[in-house]
Amino acid sequence: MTRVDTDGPLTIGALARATGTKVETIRWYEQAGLLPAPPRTKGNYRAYGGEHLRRLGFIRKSRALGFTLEEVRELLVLADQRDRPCAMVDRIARAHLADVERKIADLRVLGHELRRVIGQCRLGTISECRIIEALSWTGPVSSAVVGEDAGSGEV
Amino acid sequence: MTRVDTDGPLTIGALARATGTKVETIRWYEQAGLLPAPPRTKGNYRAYGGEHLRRLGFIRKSRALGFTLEEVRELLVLADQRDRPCAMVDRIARAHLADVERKIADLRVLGHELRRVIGQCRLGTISECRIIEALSWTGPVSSAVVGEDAGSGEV
DNA sequence: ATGCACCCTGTGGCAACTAGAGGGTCAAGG
DNA sequence: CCTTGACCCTCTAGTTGCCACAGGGTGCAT
Repeated sequence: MTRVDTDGPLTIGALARATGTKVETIRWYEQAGLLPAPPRTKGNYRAYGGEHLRRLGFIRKSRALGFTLEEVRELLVLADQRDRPCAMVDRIARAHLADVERKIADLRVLGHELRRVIGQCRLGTISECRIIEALSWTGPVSSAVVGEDAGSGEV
Repeated sequence: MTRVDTDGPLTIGALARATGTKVETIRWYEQAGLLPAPPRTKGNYRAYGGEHLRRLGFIRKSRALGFTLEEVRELLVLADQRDRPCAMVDRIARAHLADVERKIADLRVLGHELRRVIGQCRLGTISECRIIEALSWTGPVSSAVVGEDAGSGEV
């Protein structure tokens, strides 16, 4: 499908430029087991091929879509099993979408709360400041605001 | 205005329960300079008073509204200068709101992209999977998707 | 031969905590 | 008096996803 191998081996810097990744990040992906360790030149430089370019591209695009590295790892494993059903891929993507939507909802609540608080500021002195007042102590923080770890009151 | 000091000193655990914070988190706030180090009992236990309770409450509420610790630090300093204008407080809150709104926008773009990608999945085998395909290499990752570090192409 | 850009490994740092090891303290019960 | 168990102490390391050195080695051009 894709012919990139014609370029010959890439140094880590060239790969970095080609994918818009920092060199350290590439090395870190290798260390984290996401990008396979490439062969080395006689001078011990990493020599990447088209396969690495594609794989790193996959990783970067997935990350840009907000998948965690753990999810990317799963997706990479799946992407290699080309003759198996892709229901699992669909599941991961949908779970991630749900996550994104939950975050949006949380941030919206936050935004409303902030706007409410800001709207009350009369720009007087701090002792009359409604923002400071709104932030002040009113009992255990209601988890309704954060949305994380909601529901359980156990300590 | 508020009378909480009547309860006498609190142990760190009691303070934790009262504010819905983990004990380790409280110690960490102290270490980070957000919560002043309280006096100790003869057995070297931290003994908190109403002032600490209020201050920790302020911190938790600010955090719940998504302020970073750095912002909380600024807000705390400001909250203590009760006779100065609160324009600065307003500025911090507005900046934070702008941040929240930017994050929402980014996540929305992400969500659209994900829905698009997911919508193409025919649940066949992975070799035909449109999700995997969509994630595959198409050149340097467009920063339009992420919204962070947009604009500059310098390396 | 010498400069410079690039590469190597290894370590430490960022936010904002969380979890654990390995101990000390305190109040109650037997 | 002694033990039990819940609590507290400090210190360290881990989490996620990288970024930024330090202190070297390599490759190529001049």
